[in-house]
Amino acid sequence: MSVDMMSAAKDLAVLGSRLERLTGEEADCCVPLYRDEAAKIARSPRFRASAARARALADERRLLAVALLRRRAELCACEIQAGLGVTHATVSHHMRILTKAGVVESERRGKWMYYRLSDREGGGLP
Amino acid sequence: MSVDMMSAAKDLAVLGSRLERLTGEEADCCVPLYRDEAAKIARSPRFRASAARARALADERRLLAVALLRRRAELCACEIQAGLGVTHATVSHHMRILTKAGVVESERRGKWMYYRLSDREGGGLP
DNA sequence: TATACGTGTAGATGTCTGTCGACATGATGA
DNA sequence: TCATCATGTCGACAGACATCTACACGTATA
Repeated sequence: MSVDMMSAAKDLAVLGSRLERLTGEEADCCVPLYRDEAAKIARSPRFRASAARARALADERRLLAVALLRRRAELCACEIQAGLGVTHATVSHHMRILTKAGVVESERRGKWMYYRLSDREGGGLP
Repeated sequence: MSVDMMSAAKDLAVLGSRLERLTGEEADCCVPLYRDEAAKIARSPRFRASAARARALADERRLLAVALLRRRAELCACEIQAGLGVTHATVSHHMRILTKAGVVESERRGKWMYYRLSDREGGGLP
């Protein structure tokens, strides 16, 4: 067992006794209770989808693109580029992330690529 | 005028003519239309608050902490530490971000620091 | 009051990601 | 078919951020 693992095991034991004092329970270790519950949540598909969506909306420019789409229903890539003030490469990068997260949908018409909010993007943000 | 600025001005002009062809309008440049609209949105307090909240929820561990708080109503720092499986320093760091974004509230009782969801955190995530 | 304890803070570090320039791709039109 | 155009993709780089260790600060308890 490495030094790191010994240190981690010790930390875990300390945390366990702390939680025992807090809850007043005599359980061998309360840590697994919280850890397992958290792990179960983290594995759920719904949580994973929420995490992906939250990560996609974390960037201010992507959030701005979504806000613009809420007002216009449909925008082509160059219009979004004009709004965000970045290169088309960056626009493509951001819209790809939003698309993969299920926030927006895209459709190609001729040379132009149009983006709109996904159906289930009803509420939430300005 | 630097090379970069000349390049940027040229890009802007290209984008403007592109948008003219798209919209069929004869405006000197359509770019300011989208840019100004986007800038107006980006300045609004509501957008800024949404951006801060989105950024706070972007990290998977913070989202997990929020999910745990939705089930327990109130958790102390060490319980969150057990759930997330990180050091207490990292927990403190994350909870500070969530607090500043208005997602959670904190209250100190003796040695223990308790966290709960902010009042207006009714819906949204699992 | 001295010690143990729970938590916040500061600095260092490794990883992630937003951004750009350059090139590739698919569509339109002469 | 070749040129032009709108957009996607790739590689590189700088800045942001998550995480840790070490230390500081308040609180409770002997």
